[in-house]
Order: sequence, then structure tokens, then C-alpha cells
Amino acid sequence: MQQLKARATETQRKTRIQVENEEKILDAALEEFSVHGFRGATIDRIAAHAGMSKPNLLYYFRRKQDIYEALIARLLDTWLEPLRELDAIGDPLPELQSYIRRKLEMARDFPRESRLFANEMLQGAPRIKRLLETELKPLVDEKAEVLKGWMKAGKINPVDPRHLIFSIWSTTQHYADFDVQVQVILGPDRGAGGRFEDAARYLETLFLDGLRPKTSSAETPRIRTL
Amino acid sequence: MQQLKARATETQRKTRIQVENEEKILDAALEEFSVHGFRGATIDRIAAHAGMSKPNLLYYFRRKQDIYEALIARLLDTWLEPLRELDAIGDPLPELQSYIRRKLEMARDFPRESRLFANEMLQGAPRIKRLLETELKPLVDEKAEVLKGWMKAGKINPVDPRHLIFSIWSTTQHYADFDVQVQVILGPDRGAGGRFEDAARYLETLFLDGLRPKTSSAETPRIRTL
DNA sequence: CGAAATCTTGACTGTTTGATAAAACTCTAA
DNA sequence: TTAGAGTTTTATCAAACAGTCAAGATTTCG
Repeated sequence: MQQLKARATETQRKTRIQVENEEKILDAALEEFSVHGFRGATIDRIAAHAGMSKPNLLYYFRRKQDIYEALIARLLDTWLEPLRELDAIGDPLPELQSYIRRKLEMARDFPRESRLFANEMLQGAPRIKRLLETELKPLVDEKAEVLKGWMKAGKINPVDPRHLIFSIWSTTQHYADFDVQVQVILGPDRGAGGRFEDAARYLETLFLDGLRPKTSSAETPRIRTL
Repeated sequence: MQQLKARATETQRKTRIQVENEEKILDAALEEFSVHGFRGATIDRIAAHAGMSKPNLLYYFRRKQDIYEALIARLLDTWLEPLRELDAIGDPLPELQSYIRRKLEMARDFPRESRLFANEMLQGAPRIKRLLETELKPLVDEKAEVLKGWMKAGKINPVDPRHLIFSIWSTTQHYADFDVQVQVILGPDRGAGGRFEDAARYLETLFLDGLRPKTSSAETPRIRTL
């Protein structure tokens, strides 16, 4: 009797089975929602994927939306963690470099989460727009100030800090969200960090030095082979 | 009698009404598919959005998939046009700059197409994977060679050309696909090319010069205010 | 005009989907 | 060990869904 418990004074401590099954459901739901979006995913498929009957699943989450929201809730926090770690005190360039690397690691390690987030965005973020305004926006504003400080100090080139953040997000998440395309073009990832390291190295060069050669005169190749 | 016509020798020339209605349907379908994906979109909603009855819509496209495929078919070609225009003969940096700008213009002018594409990618491109292999891959391979040529000539920094293309795609399309997020952070676009020009200017700096200041010593701010 | 071709509609079919009710079963703590 | 909380299943429902059909309305063109 879930509801009774929720109403009761004791703060609904979960049973072993509850913990296990909710975990199974959320994992299966992530799989489905991240690929098909909210409307495209079905409870049937989530239940099948979680290895339980539909009514059984609905015993733990009463509505489809509840599953989705539980997923989103746990997502945003994790998702913004790397940005939170961006440290005003640290050295600007290494600080940015490791932010980019952390984001790239997340794309590699949590591609489903990245796709779920992308899917929600494509739909116009109907279910998390408020969260974006209350959580994401202030954080970005705060970190934009940090970046501005670095620019004023001449530590990094003066650019729009928010667009800078966008470009870090988009380039890194691209490897999760557009994975098929990446694989079509680069061939299947043979693991062992090859694909990942290539991307990391490229992004490092892009964000630090851009494409214009330092020696603006021509004819000075092969300093860095890639 | 559509089928008879298709079978007949005359190459099914379309009536005025056919042209008009197919256009209306594809436009409505783009609206729906780009937001909800293939599974999430429904014929009912597409028909309603196109201002016609469902059976009427199904008179023009017999199955949901047919609409989707018609949409995808016309998409990829348009989508790759800017890359096709990347000219080996031109000056590398201005060439890249205008490629970036063209992609950014497409994100601005065809956000629904961008989202449709993104949606298909998130799903693992089940319906266009083959097209990607036969059309996108060869084009990217060809242009990667062009980029390599420029690198060997010392005209641009040596980086992985394919990752470079990825980063141009992701940064530009981000403004279409993650528009909600962009608006939450930057506030609503007041048009007049403000948002667009900011992004264009930022990306130009990023791709040309990166973030590392030319004078590696500190304390040299305000050369470019932004 | 008027007939053939084209277009549109209402009524319908079988299936999938989100969700509920209640009975049956399992676990756990006193 | 057994009562009650917690869990699972069977059966079911109404709505939404993709797609069909045949009859009626409209357009096209000789």
C-alpha cells in the first residue's frame, strides 16, 4: 500500500524489492525514452525490457510520466556536475581543458542519459523547462562570470562566455547523440580509448588554438602529426 | 486511382491538388516528426495540422512510414549542400568560415529539419543508415581530403579533419536542436539577427583562434570587446 | 455540358496503449 | 509460524492508433 505509506509519518523507507525493481525499471525506461522520446516509448516495452509485467511495473510507478520524471530528476544533477566543478581559482586553460574532458567522458560513459536529455530538448523541454530556469540558468550565469573574469585578466581570449559553454556542450555531447553518424564516418570504435582520445585531442586543439596556424605564412607543416 | 497511374507508362504527373496537398502534409508531418520522432508522431495529429481528414491524408501517403521517408529523402540532400560547396580551390580560412556560416544559417532557417535529423540520429538512424553510408560518408571522405591538403600546405592547423567536421556540425546545429535551452540561458531572441550574429562571431573566433591568447603572458585585455 | 478521373468523407476494423481492480501469491518481522 | 504488509498476476477497460472501404462530392477536360 504505497499511498498509505507516503501519507504516513515514516518517510517511506523502501524495501529491498522496491529498490531493486525501481532500479530495473528506470534502467529499462532510460533505454526506451532515450531512443524514442516520451511519446514514442511505451510502458509495454519498458516492462518487457525490465523483465516484468506491465501492471507490476505500474505498481511502482503509477503513470508513464512518473517514470519519465524520476529519470529526468536524477539526470540534470549529474549532468551539470562537471560545470559545477569548473573552478574560478584554477588555471583557466587547464581548467577548461579538464571541463571539456569531463564532458567528453560523460558522453562516453552515459550516452543514454545524453540522448534522453537531447530528446527532451528537441521536444521543447516541456517537462523540465522550469528546472532549466531554476537550476541550469543560475549555474551558467555564475560560470559565465568566472569565464569573464578570466577574459578580463587576459588569460583566455575574449568571447561570449555563454556561447563558449554551448560549444563545449554541443561538441562533446555530439559523440553520444550522433553516435551512429560518427560510426558511419569513422568506422566502428575498436575501443581501447582510441576514438575517445582522438576526439579529446582534437577538441583540445580546437578550443585552445583554433585552426589558424600560428605562423601566418604558409609552408610549415608536420609539427604535430595526427 | 493512384496505383494505376504509377503502373501506367506516363510518369505520374501530379495534379494541382496533389502538389498542394502533399506539400501541406509534408509540412505538417515535419512539424510533428521533428518534435516527437517517428513513433511519437501520429497520423491523426499530422492530418489535423494539415487541415484535412485522416483518410484523406492516407489517400496521398498510404502509410505513416511513407510520409516519413518522403521527408527524409528531401532532407539529406539539402542538408549536405553546404558541405558540397566547400571548395578545394578557395582560400582555406575564408572557405571554412563561410561553411560555418552557411551551416549556422541552415540551423536558423530550417530548425525543424535539423531536429528531424537529430531525432533520426538519436534513434540510431534505422531508416537512413544506408543513405548515410552511400551519400554522407563518401562526401565527408572527399572533403576530409580537401582539409588534409590544406593542413599539409600549412594553411590550417593539423587536426583530424573528420572531427573538425563533427565540431562544425554540432556547434551550429546546437542552435536549432537545443533552442529551448539557448533561449532559457540567453533570453528570448529579439530577432534582427542579434542572436545569430553573436553566435556567428563567437564560432568564428573559436574555429580560427581558439581560446589561448596570442600573447601568452597575462595582462593584455580589451583588444576585442564582446 | 457531361462523363471520367480525381478527391473527400464517414463509418468501420483490428490492434496497441495507458491505466485499474481485485484476487492470489510471497516475503518478513513479531 | 503466522498475520499482515508487500508484491505479482489475471482479467479487464476505454481511448488512441494505423489503416481500410465504399460511397459521395468535386474537378478536369473533351
